Amino acid sequence: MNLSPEIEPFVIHFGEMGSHWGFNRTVGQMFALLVLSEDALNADQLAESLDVSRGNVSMGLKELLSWRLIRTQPQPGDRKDYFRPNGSIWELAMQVLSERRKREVDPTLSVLRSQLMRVEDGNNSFAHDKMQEIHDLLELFIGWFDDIHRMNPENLKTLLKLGSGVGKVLDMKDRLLVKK
Amino acid sequence: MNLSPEIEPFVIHFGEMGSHWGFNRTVGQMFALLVLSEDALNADQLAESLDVSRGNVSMGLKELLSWRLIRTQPQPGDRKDYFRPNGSIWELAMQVLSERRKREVDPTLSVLRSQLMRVEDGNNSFAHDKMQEIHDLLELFIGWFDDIHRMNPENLKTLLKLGSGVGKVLDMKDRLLVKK
DNA sequence: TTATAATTTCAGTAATTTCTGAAAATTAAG
DNA sequence: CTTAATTTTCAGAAATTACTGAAATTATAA
Repeated sequence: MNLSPEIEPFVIHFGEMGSHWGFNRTVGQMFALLVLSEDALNADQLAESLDVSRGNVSMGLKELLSWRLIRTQPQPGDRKDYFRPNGSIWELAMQVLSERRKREVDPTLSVLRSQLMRVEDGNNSFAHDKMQEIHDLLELFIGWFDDIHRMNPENLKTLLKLGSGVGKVLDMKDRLLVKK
Repeated sequence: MNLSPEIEPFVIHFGEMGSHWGFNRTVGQMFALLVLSEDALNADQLAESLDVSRGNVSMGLKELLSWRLIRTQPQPGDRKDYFRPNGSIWELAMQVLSERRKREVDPTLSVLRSQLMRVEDGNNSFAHDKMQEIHDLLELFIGWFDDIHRMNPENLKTLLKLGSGVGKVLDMKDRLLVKK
């Protein structure tokens, strides 16, 4: 690997973490490198910097594009494709979260739905009830996430900072409303 | 695999999803099966039901215990260890989230911190700024999560249901306070 | 067109992860 | 203690996933 000591540890770490976030080591490293690079990079530069094959980079780029985490940026006077992160750190984080939701939570919900449909199964079995509980929790979560996702970043950040403080605000609201 | 058709699809699915949640197929299936089982199960029952080796089950149990997702429950008149989920669906979900935070977010933060410390690196480089941004976002997230985590489930559920509605409540609060 | 540059594909190989099953260790009863 | 039941460990095998590099494809310029 051929990276400055300033960024190498993070790029390597992100490669290792990659699997947790749903992609492999190379894809994780590519993404980290692109995020930390001021200028857009082409496939050869990525392969050279990370010391992996050209083919591997090509597959990784496809993957990152399918996650909408990067986009191409044409460079005047160069026919190569150049790639950059597709938005701010905040937007990228949001994008990872919604992509994971789509790839992990949605399929689980769909399995649960079809199981809960099956009338034959004793509808009040313990297992049925548990699946219903998981189903309801996932739906609650998805509804919340969709909702949150539409908020503008500034309000959302404020909300994050508040943390459980919202609880207090909600209490206050109730008290104020009761008094009319 | 030797399971009732009522639960088999979910157990299989949860095994496949397992890797996304940080464990392997067998561990995922074991967990799903334990959650859907009214009675506690011993290692032999798990191996038999899921059609995997005894050794594999032993390793899986260790893993689930380390995640604090299951616990043993002594059965009178049987020296075997019996296992059950360690809490309600809600508690288990919370447990997965905080364990993942500990295993995934914390190490990333620690790498970022040590990189941001290094004074030699041009402190205002593009990469430095980006790492700072990621660092700050992760800290914000962790603070929020810790905070949220301490709330009681009922309030938390209310909050989830509200979704972006909190935004409106916050606005209202401001308006009410300004008016005094 | 034709030549050249750039990218993608994919069969084969390498690396990693998971799983088995028998042996070792542990626990508890007699 | 001794014995039997239970659990854990771990070397090797199996399964899965990732990677390479050369050939095929696509895109661009001359």
